[in-house]
Amino acid sequence: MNDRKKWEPKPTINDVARLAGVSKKTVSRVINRSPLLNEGTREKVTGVIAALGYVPNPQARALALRRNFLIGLIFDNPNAQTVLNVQLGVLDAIRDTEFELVIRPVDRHSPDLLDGIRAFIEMQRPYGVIMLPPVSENDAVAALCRELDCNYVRMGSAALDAAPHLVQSNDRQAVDHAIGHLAAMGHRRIGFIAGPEGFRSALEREAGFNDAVARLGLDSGPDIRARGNYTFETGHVAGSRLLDAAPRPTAIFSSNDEMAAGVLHAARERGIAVPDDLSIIGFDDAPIAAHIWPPLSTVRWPIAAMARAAALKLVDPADAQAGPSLFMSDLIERASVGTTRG
Amino acid sequence: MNDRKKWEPKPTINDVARLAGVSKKTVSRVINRSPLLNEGTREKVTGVIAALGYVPNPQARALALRRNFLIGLIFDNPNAQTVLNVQLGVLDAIRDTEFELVIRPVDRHSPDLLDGIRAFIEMQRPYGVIMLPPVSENDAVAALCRELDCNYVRMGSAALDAAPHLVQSNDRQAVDHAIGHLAAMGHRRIGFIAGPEGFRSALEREAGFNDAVARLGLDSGPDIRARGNYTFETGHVAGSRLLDAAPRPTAIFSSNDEMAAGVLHAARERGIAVPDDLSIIGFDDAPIAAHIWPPLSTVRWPIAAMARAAALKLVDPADAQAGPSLFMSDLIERASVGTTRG
DNA sequence: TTGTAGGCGTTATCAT
DNA sequence: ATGATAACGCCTACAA
Repeated sequence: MNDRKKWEPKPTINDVARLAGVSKKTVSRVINRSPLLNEGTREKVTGVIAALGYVPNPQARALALRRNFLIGLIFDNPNAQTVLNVQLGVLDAIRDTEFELVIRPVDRHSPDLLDGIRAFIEMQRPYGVIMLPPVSENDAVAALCRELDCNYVRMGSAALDAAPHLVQSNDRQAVDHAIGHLAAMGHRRIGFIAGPEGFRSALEREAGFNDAVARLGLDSGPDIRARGNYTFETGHVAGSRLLDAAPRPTAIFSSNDEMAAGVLHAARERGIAVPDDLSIIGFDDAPIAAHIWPPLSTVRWPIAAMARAAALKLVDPADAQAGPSLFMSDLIERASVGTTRG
Repeated sequence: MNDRKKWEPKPTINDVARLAGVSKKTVSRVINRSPLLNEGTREKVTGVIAALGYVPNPQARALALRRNFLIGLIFDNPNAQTVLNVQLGVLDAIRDTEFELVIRPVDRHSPDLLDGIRAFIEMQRPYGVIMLPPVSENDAVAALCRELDCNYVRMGSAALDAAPHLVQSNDRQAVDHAIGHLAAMGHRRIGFIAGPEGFRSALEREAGFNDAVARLGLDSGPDIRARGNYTFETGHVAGSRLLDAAPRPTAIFSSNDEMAAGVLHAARERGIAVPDDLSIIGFDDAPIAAHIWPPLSTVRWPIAAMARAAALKLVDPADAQAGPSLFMSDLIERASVGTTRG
């Protein structure tokens, strides 16, 4: 495919123009798919490009266009698997294109969050940025992108933005459905571990729980509610509190899998058998869900597919206009859920 | 810090030159820290740069230098936490510089692995690339980097390359020490789960086990050896095999934490108590190690620090000459190891 | 120590 | 539909 030897310089647009007997600008038009081009000319140029193995130089394009072919991924999500899945999803969408993915972890609590993002965008002039929750829920960041004239897509679990800037999952409905599943197994007293305040996903998942409780007339009250921050440790603490209450819930829904693993940990410490004495459902379908014992029933969050869609929205203008992108989460049934007994 | 309004164009080197009353070239010399510069001139220019908030345009620099300010991270490691830790380590090293991190997952078994990397380097002309194991162990990729005149650093668990191109951990010695710890707790029959063939890290860790067995005269033979590919599932299978042997090992060392979690799973299925009836040690100190029950003793692999060092080697020429970078792994003691009984 | 002229490889403007 | 010329913002070679 590439039989040049070391350091023979790569062909430039000038070489193509000369060999094709046209001007640089015409070659440029071919590269950029200009509509006003004689078909014969186009084919001739295309042929020379192929023969030479010519590839336009992204740096030069970036300078002339004042816009880089970089997709920035802005995230502050603490979950490694989520972040990696998103990266792979984005890369899948831009495979074999001139685009590259650059990584920008941020701290959404830092006072210079906005300054950092501004510096990045002004300096690198990325083609666009994709934002992961929870930082994607920050409207100030989106406003900054608009101010800087930088294209962006936000991933989230609610209607955060207009359709061209949004890829959304339906967490609320998915949790409602999961709780319904527990109720169908006979559970009436179902504990709920919310995610951290300030996470929209946490809010949506809690809303789904509330919907189900109201709809099905399940037990309610402060004893069945706790909150964590999506980490194993906080899940452990929250689970301990719920399990030490009397009467104890027969099932617990955790707003993510890491915390659910913490609940399992708490149950084991107390000699509570899962699923015999306690059913648990998590959220995300992270790898840990399948790896703990017993394997955890969970709501699959199609984050990689969402990321792929977000990248396509950024890169393909037609795709951006194609309307809202809503991704459905579904329940994965494993071994951590059983019927109530007693 | 930045009080310009929307779309006032950013200052260029020309603006700086004009206001400072010098030529572009002089400004350029200031930017690039040229030694032959009158101190007064330098200060004057620096002052104007600060006053204007001037930042050199990376795209223009890339075009002129024929080299981008991108660090490529080439990896095919399946472990999300490892990959993310490496990313954060690299980003920590290049924070507040003009460098950016771009992500290149690859498939080391793909026939066009080299073509893909060649295309990336020729097209993007990154400042340098960092390679994670196991793809870092592929000498053909390193040779390609040299051929393309692209700086690179390999991360690995053995002396894969010359010092300027290598950041190394001492897996062999660390495993030897961990096995020694088990022996000190009275274990004589210690099972070993190797990593996948073709991983240098797997080879090194196995060598460390062999060293310890020979040194301490521990039990040996095929019944105490199994192999997995660093995933939970293969750890489960390998652990099952070891635990079904007679006599059964009183301790198992797994070449990574994921597989160790699989061993724990296998033990639980058989009613074997950990650590009472079986001690387990893993490798990596991945988050899962602290999250499973009982918390897993493991060898910490300082991968983020290694990544940081790799990035510094790439970015700072002085650092690259500073000699070999060897990182020590140490044993983290948690609750999965106990003394033998019976 | 500093400046001038020209080039890096592409796209934009405005002709023709 | 195509081309000449001038950007884009910086750096290198050479000159002063």
